[in-house]
Amino acid sequence: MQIKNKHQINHRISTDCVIFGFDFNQLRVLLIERQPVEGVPQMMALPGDLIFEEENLDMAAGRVLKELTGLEDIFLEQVGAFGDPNRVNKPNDKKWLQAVRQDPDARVITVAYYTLVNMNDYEPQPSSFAKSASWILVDDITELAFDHFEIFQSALKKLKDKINTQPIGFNLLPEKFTFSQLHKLYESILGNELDKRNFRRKMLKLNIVESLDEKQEGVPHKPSQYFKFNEENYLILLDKGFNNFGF
Amino acid sequence: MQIKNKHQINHRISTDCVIFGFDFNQLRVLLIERQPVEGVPQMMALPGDLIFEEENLDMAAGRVLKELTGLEDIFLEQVGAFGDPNRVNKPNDKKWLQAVRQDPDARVITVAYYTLVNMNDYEPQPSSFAKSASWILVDDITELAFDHFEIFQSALKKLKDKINTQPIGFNLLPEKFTFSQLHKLYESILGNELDKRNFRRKMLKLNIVESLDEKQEGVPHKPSQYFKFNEENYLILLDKGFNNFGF
DNA sequence: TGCCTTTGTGTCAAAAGTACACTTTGCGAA
DNA sequence: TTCGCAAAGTGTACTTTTGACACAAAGGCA
Repeated sequence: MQIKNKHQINHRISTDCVIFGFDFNQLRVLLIERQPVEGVPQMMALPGDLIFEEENLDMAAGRVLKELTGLEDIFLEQVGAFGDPNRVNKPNDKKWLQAVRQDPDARVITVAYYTLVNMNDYEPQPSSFAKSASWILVDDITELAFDHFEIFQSALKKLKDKINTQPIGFNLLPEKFTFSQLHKLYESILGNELDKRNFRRKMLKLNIVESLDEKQEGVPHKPSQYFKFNEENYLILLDKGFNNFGF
Repeated sequence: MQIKNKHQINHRISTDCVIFGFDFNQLRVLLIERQPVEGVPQMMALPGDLIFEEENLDMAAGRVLKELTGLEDIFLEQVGAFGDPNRVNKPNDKKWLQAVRQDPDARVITVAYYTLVNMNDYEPQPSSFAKSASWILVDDITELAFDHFEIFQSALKKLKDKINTQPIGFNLLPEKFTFSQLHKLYESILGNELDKRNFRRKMLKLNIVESLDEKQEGVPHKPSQYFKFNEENYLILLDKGFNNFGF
């Protein structure tokens, strides 16, 4: 193929995933360490990979998620496309690409996705694109490789917006959970405190959680009732969302 | 450059724009007719173009918008990336690409944007990528080239969501406008009726419109007061948005 | 038995939402 | 000149939602 004019430029497409998890106390993101390269300080990055020829974008993101976590068929939502020509401008990122990629100067556009998973369902696996993976507290993420910090921030903002229009938690919590855990989850996504009684009242009105006949055991305080999501109502609400500017 | 493995596939990146306008009565989208090709029935499409090497994604979308409408420096928001390998599967789309593109089988990923413009500010220009352009009623759009219909639907959904969290109208209406026009605008975006008195009350409480000392003239009914946006408050609200699930 | 920790619950006042109908203004036609 | 038409503009009563706030109950442990 011949490059005839400036329209005819080709690009690589990659996908990066912001995988959120919840440890019952704080929100975390699954980050990887890139393959080590001599002379390049280690830096954390979002898991991601170039997409294959026969894949669509969603499939590529699903593959990255599966390879890293083993999880399949779960909620994955697009954050957007990121693709500055100067996306790779940190010297260490350049060095890393030169060591690892065959065509280190090729322009790359990445399509980012985010997802919410239950941290306890599996152990992160090292994979073809990651030396190791670990759950990092959202509040501790200050710098990432390439433009991944910007992507992470967009994903977090999307998650915060989502909480106002859709139920959240189904994928982040185990099957049975306590109201405090749900409460904590909302607080850690939003980053501020929520009144306990008001939270409970609002949540119950949504009709998506229901009480089980089971209590916590062995805790040195009043044991909490367990709850589960009512999947049917949850899905209905996911679908129609809840408006409230209110027209 | 050599293609060594399936990761190394290159793609074309294009951008497509969903340009919304408002004719004081209904919502419209600026669509183009593709360059005519012998044997391919005309079909409308979103304006768009392949991106240039030195451009980032936002710049490319801005360029398409400017070339078509002359408008610059206005709100453009990303809808997302679309890129099925089978994106181009209608026979007429294939024929068209074969006639027009040098490499008609190259896989194309498109990054879509939407924007809101005041229809009266300019005349759409034919341009390098469009034989002609015209404003089509949102309700009349039933079929578009490639996957543009899907893109259009995503953009419209984004616009509807936006209306619940941010003020809308600044770019869609002229500098002075009547309350009914604003009201109609909201109704045509949302696709349903809104109570006149309640709409006015809510809108006024936002504090983003203010009454001018000027009335409509020459209308065969009670003349309407003109209003304008209070740009300062509008921008503040744009920035912080309004939540209302209410945590 | 007393202490510590977390759960779980109710009320009241303020704000917001919803539903609803009649008067006003200006033009134009009879 | 007056009558009719069409759209503008305005208020109220009722219901629902929000937001602020404090204390008793349960269970482990020392």
